[in-house]
Amino acid sequence: MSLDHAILGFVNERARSGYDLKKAFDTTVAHIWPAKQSQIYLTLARLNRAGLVELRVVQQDGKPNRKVYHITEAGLDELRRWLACPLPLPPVRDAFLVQMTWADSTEKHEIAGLIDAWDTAHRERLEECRRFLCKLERNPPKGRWGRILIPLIVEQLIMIEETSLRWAAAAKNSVKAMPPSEGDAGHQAENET
Amino acid sequence: MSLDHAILGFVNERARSGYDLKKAFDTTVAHIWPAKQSQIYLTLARLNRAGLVELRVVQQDGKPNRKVYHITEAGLDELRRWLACPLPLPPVRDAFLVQMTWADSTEKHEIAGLIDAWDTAHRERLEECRRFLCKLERNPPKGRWGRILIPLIVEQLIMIEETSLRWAAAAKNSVKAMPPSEGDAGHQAENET
DNA sequence: AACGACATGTAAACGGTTACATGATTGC
DNA sequence: GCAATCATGTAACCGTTTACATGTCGTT
Repeated sequence: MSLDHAILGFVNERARSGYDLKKAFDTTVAHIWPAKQSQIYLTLARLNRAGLVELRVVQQDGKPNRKVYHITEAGLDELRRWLACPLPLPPVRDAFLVQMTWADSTEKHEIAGLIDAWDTAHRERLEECRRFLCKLERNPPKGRWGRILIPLIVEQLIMIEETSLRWAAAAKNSVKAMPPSEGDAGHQAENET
Repeated sequence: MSLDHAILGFVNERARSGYDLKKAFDTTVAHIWPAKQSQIYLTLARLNRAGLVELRVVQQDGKPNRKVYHITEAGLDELRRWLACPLPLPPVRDAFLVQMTWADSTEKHEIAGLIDAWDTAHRERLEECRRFLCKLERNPPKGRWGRILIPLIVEQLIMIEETSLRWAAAAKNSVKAMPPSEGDAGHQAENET
């Protein structure tokens, strides 16, 4: 239940509403733990029932009232406890690799197409990460550890995206070196006269 | 719904029972798409209702009867259709990186501990992948594409694990270079006199 | 008049995990 | 006697996604 702890971390930084949290997620940890608005509200309600956060309603005029959540003693304890224990690695579950596994049921040009699409998707993700790293450099996170670890996290994402792109290049070559499938006539031609 | 298509791929290779499929998953695609026994049976029943697979019951004596599933025309069409269309990248969702994000709520030795544990977990995963690659070399997958793409898939996993280990080494150094947290006395000593 | 920002939620569905249930045969 | 292999399933739960619902204010 990491969403719980991601939220506890945010409300520990400072008291926030569900709306604030959604924005905080989208602008910071969306790369490593995306969260939908609905799930944030649901989780906030559950954390409140569990006594890990408390809320006070802030009246506003012209705007809807805000429910501002702050962390409790119990919540901080729970956050610290969680922060101290190593978690199992998340399982790899990548449909693209499943598609590669069953490539014998398709044709060469379609395999090449899948790899191309995968490559451009990762290229876009890499650019996103690089943009985010620049943003971090322009206004660095506060906190002794945050200032060094948060950029490090993004660098990990970048390293992995770069690895994915290197792999895609190798895979493209391997596919290009293979003779075309039977049903493939007219598709493999694009690059040769 | 990639489990559906992973299963369609397997029953397209050859007719299999739920029990066979579980073994096939565990010995081949478990690295890229793990599946529990219960979910395989559930999915098989659904694929059957949808007309993508059919079954015949194979009587056995001394052993429980087998329900052997084979792919239908519609199933093969669906598999081929799926194999032709690029899928969105799976979202990254790594609790360890969330822990790094909130490192300011812990102490130095605990951060170091988390990174160490993460490092050894990835080291084990890397070894697993390498063992699997050796197994593939000793008896290579059949199929024009399988023979080259399945080892390539495992090489991707290996490359990414190696990248993770390089990152862990860098992260350990960054953490070591930082002064200890207040509550940290007596923990940071292990390596210096 | 339409759209985006502000702000809160609910309901249904989906994919996956955990745990339970049964029962014969084979090998240590 | 106990565990593993063979073989099938169900039920409850959990985290996530998608879609729906409401309403004001300020800007274009």
